Amino acid sequence: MARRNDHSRDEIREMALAAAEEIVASQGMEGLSARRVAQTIGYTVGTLYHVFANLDDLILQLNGRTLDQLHRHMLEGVSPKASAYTTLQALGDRYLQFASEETHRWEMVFKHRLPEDRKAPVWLREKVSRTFALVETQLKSLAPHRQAREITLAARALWGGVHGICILALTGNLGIAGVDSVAYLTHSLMDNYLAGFMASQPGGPAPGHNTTGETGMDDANE
Amino acid sequence: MARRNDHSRDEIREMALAAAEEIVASQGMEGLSARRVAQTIGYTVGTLYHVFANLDDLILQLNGRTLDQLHRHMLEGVSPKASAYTTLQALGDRYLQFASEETHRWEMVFKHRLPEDRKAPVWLREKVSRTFALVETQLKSLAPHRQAREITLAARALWGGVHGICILALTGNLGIAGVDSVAYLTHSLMDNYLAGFMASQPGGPAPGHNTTGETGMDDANE
DNA sequence: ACCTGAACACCGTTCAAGT
DNA sequence: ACCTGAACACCGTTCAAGT
Repeated sequence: MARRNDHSRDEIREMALAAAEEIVASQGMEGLSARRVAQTIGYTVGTLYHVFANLDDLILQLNGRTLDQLHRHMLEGVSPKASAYTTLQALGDRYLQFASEETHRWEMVFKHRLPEDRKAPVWLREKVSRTFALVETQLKSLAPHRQAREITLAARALWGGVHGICILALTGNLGIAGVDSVAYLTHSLMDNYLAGFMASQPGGPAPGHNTTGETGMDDANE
Repeated sequence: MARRNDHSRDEIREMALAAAEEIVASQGMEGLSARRVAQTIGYTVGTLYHVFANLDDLILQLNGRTLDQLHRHMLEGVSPKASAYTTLQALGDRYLQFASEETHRWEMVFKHRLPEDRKAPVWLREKVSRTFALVETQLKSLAPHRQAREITLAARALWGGVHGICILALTGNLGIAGVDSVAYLTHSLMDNYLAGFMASQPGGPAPGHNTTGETGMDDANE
């Protein structure tokens, strides 16, 4: 047939990504195949391989888009006037909200594996760490006396934790159902972690004692 | 050929599971296929379908084995004389150790999806919750004044958190390498979470109202 | 230059037919 | 009764050949 110049290379690329996005969103990553994408956009499989190196390449692009949307979604949840503590909770809530609304696409970001330990490209890993940077910023203003290294590690521990609750819950491995229950768990994790983080001595691995029993997080802004 | 009665049904089943285990351990779940398992044990694909309902069935059995081994591995790390706090740390370390040594098999437990929201069988979900029960027991002895419901939720939040750090780290999404770094993060999470959990008032800021008056929670302790 | 269509080496799953 | 082998409907990927 050779439907020449019906669409430019970039247009085909865009159509393919949009089609793949739709397929994953509605049927999960198991429903995604090169042939199905090609069929959806009205081209042959061969054409897809002129635009993408292979299916993994297409998936990486897709995951990049998803991470962009996740990042935007999280940013939309923070207001500049809010305290660091409130902002952290909001970030957690928005993360959970995105994960529960866009479960299939969010899942693919963390489930997709490159063959034989080929690692993800830098531009994609940067989109992931951008999310952690959001948390780091808030932790820094919450605990200005802490060293940069401690902040970085705390952000990873805290956000890894939130991620773990989300993924176990959304895949049915926590024995709970409903976003509210998951939100209760992420709040519990964040509240208690932050309480411990604020009370403990900088640099010391030992958990400190909080004799008041009141965490008093709310007035710890900027 | 019809190599009748070379092996019993149970023997074939065992051989198939062992072969599949080996394949997943060395090449990850992407390397697993019915045809490859059949070839490894010297039978035809058809035979596999006389012993397992389908490939998902085989994978579920495999995941059951992995969860058994994980549970055993965690139990081996606790000594009855140790404090609840020490025991919790040990459980976390053993969990991480198993995940980092048996990454492919551990990953498959949480990555495998049944088609179209068919949910995992009860016997498998029980193997998962058994792990949480281990954590619950220690949390209970650490905070005897807490209600059973709080303990249950805390165990899920804490263990979900540990799981999240492990999975992000082992899939290269935390930007760190080496088991030691991951251990530092899980320790940080557990230390700070437990510190916050111990210091805060029981029955804290729980969202969600119960208008029915029916708590449905088993406060019948023992 | 752009796109096709057929080919290759794989899949999961089924089932009539052989021993 | 037990197992095979071929079949069906799919895969990802490549590439000579058409327009």
